[in-house]
Amino acid sequence: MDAYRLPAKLLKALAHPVRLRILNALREDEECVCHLTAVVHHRQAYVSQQLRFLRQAGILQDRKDGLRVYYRIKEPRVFDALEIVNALVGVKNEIAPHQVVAACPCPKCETGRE
Amino acid sequence: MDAYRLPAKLLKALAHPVRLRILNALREDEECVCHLTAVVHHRQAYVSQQLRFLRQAGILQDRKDGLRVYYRIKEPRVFDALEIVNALVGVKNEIAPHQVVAACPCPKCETGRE
DNA sequence: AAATTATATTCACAAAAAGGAATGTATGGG
DNA sequence: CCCATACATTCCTTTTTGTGAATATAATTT
Repeated sequence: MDAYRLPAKLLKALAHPVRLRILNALREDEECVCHLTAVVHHRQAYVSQQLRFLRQAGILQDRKDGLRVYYRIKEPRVFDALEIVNALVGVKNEIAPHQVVAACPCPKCETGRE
Repeated sequence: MDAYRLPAKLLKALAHPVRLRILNALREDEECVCHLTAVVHHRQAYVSQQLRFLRQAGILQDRKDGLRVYYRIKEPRVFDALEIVNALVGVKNEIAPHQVVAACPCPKCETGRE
């Protein structure tokens, strides 16, 4: 009977400023935790918590490569939903093309600095 | 800087099973609180609370007519977002065409019973 | 004006989420 | 094997949300 429980759960996973920020950083490509930590300006442990939340909600997927863990969008359709929501509240999320972050030692940021 | 606060707030308003249920009951037309109360199987006071939540989030709009208050969707685009979310979690919300409810004394249900 | 009906609000408490701090784990390098 | 690095988890506290119960308000009828 309760066909509203699952969508509500997914929506709750999205209903958080930091998690939205993380998702936006993952729009175009996967990123390592290290990079996301630098981008959202929060402690690594905190970012890990939010990543787990998004992963458990089925929105993200992770991939291990050596020391680093790369997160990527598992369900790109969330962005379609988010765009509607953004339009509704009159917000425009610009898609930044992999912001190179000084505080991030990951390969992607390294090559960006060279 | 925080372009994520507003969308997060709207998403939070949607991230609740009962509120989703209410919204679905309002897909095609406005309904009185009395009717919504009967449809979602909750006490009237509780439904009023959720209605206020949705109204304050800018999703619903109300109209007073005598003793009754009719609620209607103010932002139909939420359904576009919700449909994507539903598809994502594999749920299909059937649109019931104004379910006539025995417990509801509103004009719309009255004429339905005649 | 009193009673009735439809809806809203307020209070109180339980439950859950948010967020901080400390610590654990795993991989890779010396 | 020890250490450093990248990430995850656990514990704890604060804040927010959920929900029930009681009560208030406002229009309508008698």
